[in-house]
Amino acid sequence: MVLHYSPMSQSGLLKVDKVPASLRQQVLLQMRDAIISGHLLPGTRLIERELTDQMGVSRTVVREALRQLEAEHLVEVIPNKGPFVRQLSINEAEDLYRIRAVLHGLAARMCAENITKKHLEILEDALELVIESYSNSSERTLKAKTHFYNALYKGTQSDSLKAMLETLQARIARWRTLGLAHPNRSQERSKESIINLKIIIDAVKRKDADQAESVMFKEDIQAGREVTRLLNIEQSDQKTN
Amino acid sequence: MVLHYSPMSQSGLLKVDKVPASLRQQVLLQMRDAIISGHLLPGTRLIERELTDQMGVSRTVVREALRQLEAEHLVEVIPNKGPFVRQLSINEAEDLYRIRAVLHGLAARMCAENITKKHLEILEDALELVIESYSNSSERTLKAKTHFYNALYKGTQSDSLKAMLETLQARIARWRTLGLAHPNRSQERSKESIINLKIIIDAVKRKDADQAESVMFKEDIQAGREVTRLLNIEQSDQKTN
DNA sequence: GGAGTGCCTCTTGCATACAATAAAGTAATT
DNA sequence: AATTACTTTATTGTATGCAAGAGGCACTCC
Repeated sequence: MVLHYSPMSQSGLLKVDKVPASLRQQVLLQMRDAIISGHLLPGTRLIERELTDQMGVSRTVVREALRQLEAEHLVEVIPNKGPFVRQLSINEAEDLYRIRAVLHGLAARMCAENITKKHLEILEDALELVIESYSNSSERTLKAKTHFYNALYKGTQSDSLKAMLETLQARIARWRTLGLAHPNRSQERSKESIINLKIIIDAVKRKDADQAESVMFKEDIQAGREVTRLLNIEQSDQKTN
Repeated sequence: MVLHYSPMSQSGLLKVDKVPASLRQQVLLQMRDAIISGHLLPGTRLIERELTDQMGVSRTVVREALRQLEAEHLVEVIPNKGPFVRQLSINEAEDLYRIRAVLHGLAARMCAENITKKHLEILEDALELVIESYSNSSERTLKAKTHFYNALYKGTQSDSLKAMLETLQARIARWRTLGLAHPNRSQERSKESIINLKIIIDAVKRKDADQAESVMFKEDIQAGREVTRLLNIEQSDQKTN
């Protein structure tokens, strides 16, 4: 199970299997994924013993992963009580969408400034996938959009911004699925969204940083509005039940 | 050392001392502080054994704190080698200052929208302290400005934004001290900075969100420029040595 | 019957012990 | 003298063990 980087691999030949990440890393990824994907629902209590049994690792490893997820705001640890999958209020969702809007605006701007030919192509391909996905399941749309955003982040050439946006997206992942899968989702939004993304890419291509930023910002604000609209419907539905 | 909340304390009598934070929390705070304040310089290797000895706690506690600091991007952990205080490139500094600019812009806007009378007063007092501090040491200025920013964050009424900005500030703390303490620091910047902050508060008071945001943004961009200017001087100085 | 009290169990908080890796030094061979 | 293989040591990665806190349950006492 132990792998080494071959010292002769400068040529790219003789590449070795990726070294398996440390247990901690694997556990971290797995748990983060379980939260993002909704396999672990918000509010769920995370009992260390159960996690260790399930994953076959020691408590140490699990606990360290939990600390990291806590710092990412994906889990909340109540002293002497333990960790829970973090549950967010509507207010928090609104705030996070606003934050995402300004950061995405900056990302679009930096893309326009810095993007390379190669990354632009990837971004354009990603847009195609998004457009296709809209006629498919909302799950596919979510994936395609995520892929598009990631391409955008890469294009900024800023690891800091990329990392920040990734953790931010993780935090609002549950709402993003809601926004795309909700039965009351507005059809208008979908069309609008695609148009916006097209404009953004066009602006990036023309190196029009101002437009890229402002349209990306607007797109996100509208996405946020849509989600809060749906959340409010949810809530009033629950009251009438 | 074990404390209980008295069941008879409805009256507020018999209040009990605040329970001391968990060891982990204490260690986390202490280490974060050591990094932010520069007591632990960037690039320093953090050997777990040394940390445990120094703080008189077990490795478990130290390691969990390190994981959290890793998630905050304050330390970098090299697999099988261990943690180091993260060292940032000039490019990264520029990116982080741009990110801070848009987030501070949003913060100023949200302050204008949401601030309460009480918080506004705190903010105004904080500005006074900043103005006074400029005739004092750069250390005091840093503290006063940090205090001002914290008041701003409180005023937004958004815990998410507040938390994000606080960790961001921690990341650039080293450069902030540089920006304020550098012998080549421009005098103009100091004056400009104060003027900007005054305008921002005024805008917040008038609930002029647009102006609050744009001036705050501009202020931060200029602060960023100043720091990168100084960093470049540093670098060319080192080359000529 | 109900409020309170003590006990019991489950879980976390913290510490220690053991295994694996990396790096540096050392000796042996050419 | 240089290179290689081996040994040693310092440090991280992982597992386990022990103590302390929280919550539930039954029992007691009124």
